[in-house]
Amino acid sequence: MGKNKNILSDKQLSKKNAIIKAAIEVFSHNGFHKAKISHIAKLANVADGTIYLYFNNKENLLVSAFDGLIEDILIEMRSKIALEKTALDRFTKFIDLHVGIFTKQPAIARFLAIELRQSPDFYDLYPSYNPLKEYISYIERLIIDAIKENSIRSIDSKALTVIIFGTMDFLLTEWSTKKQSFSLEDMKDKIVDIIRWGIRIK
Amino acid sequence: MGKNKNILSDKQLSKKNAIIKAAIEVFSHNGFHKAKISHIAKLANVADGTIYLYFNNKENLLVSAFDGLIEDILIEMRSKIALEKTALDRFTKFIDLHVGIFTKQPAIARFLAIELRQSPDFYDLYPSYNPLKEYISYIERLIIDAIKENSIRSIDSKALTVIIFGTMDFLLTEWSTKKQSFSLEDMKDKIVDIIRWGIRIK
Amino acid sequence: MGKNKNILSDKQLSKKNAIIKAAIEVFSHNGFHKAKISHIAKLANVADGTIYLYFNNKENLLVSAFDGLIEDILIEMRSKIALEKTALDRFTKFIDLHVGIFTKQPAIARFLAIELRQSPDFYDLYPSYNPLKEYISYIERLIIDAIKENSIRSIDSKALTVIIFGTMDFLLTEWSTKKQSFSLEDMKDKIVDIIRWGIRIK
Amino acid sequence: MGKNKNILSDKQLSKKNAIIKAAIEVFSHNGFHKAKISHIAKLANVADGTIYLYFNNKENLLVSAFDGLIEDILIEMRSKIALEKTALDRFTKFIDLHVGIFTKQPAIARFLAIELRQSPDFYDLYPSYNPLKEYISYIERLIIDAIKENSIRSIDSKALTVIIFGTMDFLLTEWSTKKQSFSLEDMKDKIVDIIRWGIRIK
DNA sequence: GATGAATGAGTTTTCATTCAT
DNA sequence: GATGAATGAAAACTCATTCAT
Repeated sequence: MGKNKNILSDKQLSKKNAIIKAAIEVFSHNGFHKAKISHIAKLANVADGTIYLYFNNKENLLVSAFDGLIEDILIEMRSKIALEKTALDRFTKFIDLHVGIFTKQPAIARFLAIELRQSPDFYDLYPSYNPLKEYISYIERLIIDAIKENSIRSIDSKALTVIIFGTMDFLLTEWSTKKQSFSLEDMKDKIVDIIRWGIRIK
Repeated sequence: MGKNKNILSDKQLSKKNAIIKAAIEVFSHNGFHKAKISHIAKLANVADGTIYLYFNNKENLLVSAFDGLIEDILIEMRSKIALEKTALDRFTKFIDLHVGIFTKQPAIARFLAIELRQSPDFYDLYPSYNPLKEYISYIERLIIDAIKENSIRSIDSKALTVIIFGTMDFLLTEWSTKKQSFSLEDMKDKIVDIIRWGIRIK
Repeated sequence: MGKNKNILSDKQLSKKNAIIKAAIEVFSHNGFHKAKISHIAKLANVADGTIYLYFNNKENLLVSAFDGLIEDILIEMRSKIALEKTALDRFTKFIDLHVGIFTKQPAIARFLAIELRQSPDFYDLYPSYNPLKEYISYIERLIIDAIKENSIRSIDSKALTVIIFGTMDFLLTEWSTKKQSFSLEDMKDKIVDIIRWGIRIK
Repeated sequence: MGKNKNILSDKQLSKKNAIIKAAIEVFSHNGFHKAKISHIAKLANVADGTIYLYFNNKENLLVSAFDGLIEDILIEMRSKIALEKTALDRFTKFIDLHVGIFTKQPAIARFLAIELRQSPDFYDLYPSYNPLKEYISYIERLIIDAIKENSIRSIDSKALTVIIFGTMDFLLTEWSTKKQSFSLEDMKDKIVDIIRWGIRIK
């Protein structure tokens, strides 16, 4: 929103969105390298060349699709999480939402968990930027708040962020690649329990 | 494991190993798609065509390289872990070794954390096989043992496996992509503390 | 010359001229193949599509631009040359004007000397027409007159035309490509001297 | 000859030459931009990709073809011209050879006169190098020698070079584009006469 | 078995041209 | 007439794979 230098008409915007939607679909199913621009174009009901009116190249289309996705997800999360009173509740809510979103949209889960990393030099191209940064730093802020609020003990926020994001990411990957063969909700609850109470005998 | 149909002479075996070694090197540095067979061949000091005497295709070379790697790592781990007496010690040792191995060989860390996933349809082609499966199931067995031994509480072993592997995987990815800018050892200790004791106020 | 089938209003004519002017500019700087219609349109302050209301295609635009240019140049030359009394003076004046025009407008020199030839099949498409024909035949007529007037000896007019045009053309090309590094005027005087007196020892 | 870093086998050399020959043929008939690599490959009886084993890209193929051509022509010229005793004879011989070579190989004449200039940024890419330089400086040296030998009067050698090369170049262009409709030999004699004696009445 | 020259399928991207508004 | 968004044909180039030597 407001990222484009040129103002786009409603019609153009919807065309751009159609392309992004198609791109996520195709990237999710085929991965970056096997995804063909012509396939995305067909799915979006536009000509191949039209894609290049809105995006500089294939790589840029992937990044744009990703950016829009993360932004949308964060907007949705922020508004829902804001309703929670305590930091711990917000943190718990975040995990619920994270799981919920991807349960409803497995293609997006797959896209974020796997295909995104297939972009050439994804990490090399964005060494400091790291496109997931915003999402990750959002997690860290929730953790810091919860510590301040004294609802979780004073642990290293970065360490917990790594645990939360890494666990979620891999959980999603497993669930995606195993064709949703297990209950994401169940698994989530068990994981939250472990992170909450630890593994030690009381 | 009877993987090779034909018995290979020592000379051939060393040639095959040279290719695998070169493949890991090149895949690690360039990723699957940007890695060139000719580059691997040059590094292994063989002709391009020779690679096809030992491997069916590029994909197969990746998988073979990966298999060999995981196997080597597990062999090393098993022998060292066997010396530990309790399951909990073995589990702790595993995490130490996991971090230690990748600290010493960042290229391999990068290979496993990132490049491996760039294989086209990696997960689709090997849905049941899942190349990480052996490694992951090794973790799960360690956990089950520790529970039996009553040194950790009776939690869902799959859930903890997801936490352990996911956290480790993401930690590695971050460390690799951020050019080893933070201490892996330090972070590991903090993470282990959280997983051991949980995040709740005592 | 009745080139345009439809009568154009003044407004349209100025629009057409603006396009031609922009076309010469862009063709001169980028050459035929690298010149973009959209660039010409922007420079002429019209929409891309508008160009196709006045010209059939890119090739046609080049030819039209060229035609206009040659016509303008010849009109200017004729009026100035008409003031000279003898054929030899007219001939000398022509060479002066030729050099003068391109000295003042190097982009046009470049256009005529180099870019014009980059049109696909320029010579195949217009075998008899030869777009330079008018300009060249003007030279030849000046020569024939000078011979009749007995101010130059009775030589083959076509041969001298080839010498004059070829020498001028190459001189221009050299001067254009060498970024005007030498004095066109100086060189012209030396060339005229040689053509006038020959190379033989007296 | 000896330009390539890697030594090529006879077989490879003949393949490379076949490609160059085909390239000159195709470039001559279609011009640089309309010439298709696939067409050149077909004519040379090799696969498209094979061309890229010997040349970096299309532009490079054009330049290589050109270089080889000029070199071959100069070698032939030098050996034949060396037999002439006086500088003036050598100079005259040069013009004879120049015309003779292109009379026998019109495609090459066309290539050098027209298509060569269609390479993108031909002059911009080789501002100082100017690939025709060697040929042109050869002409200039012949002229300087003739002046020293006192067989032509002491004129500006650069100016005469421009006249000779420019005239020859345009003569060739005319002859090529007009499908050899006039006698090159005849025209040459007339031109030489004019340059020798000048245009003035004795 | 080993070689590496040769192959040719495959895909992004450009941009002249069109046509609905 | 004018616009400019949309079109889609076209082609250079790469590189995994093959196979004659």
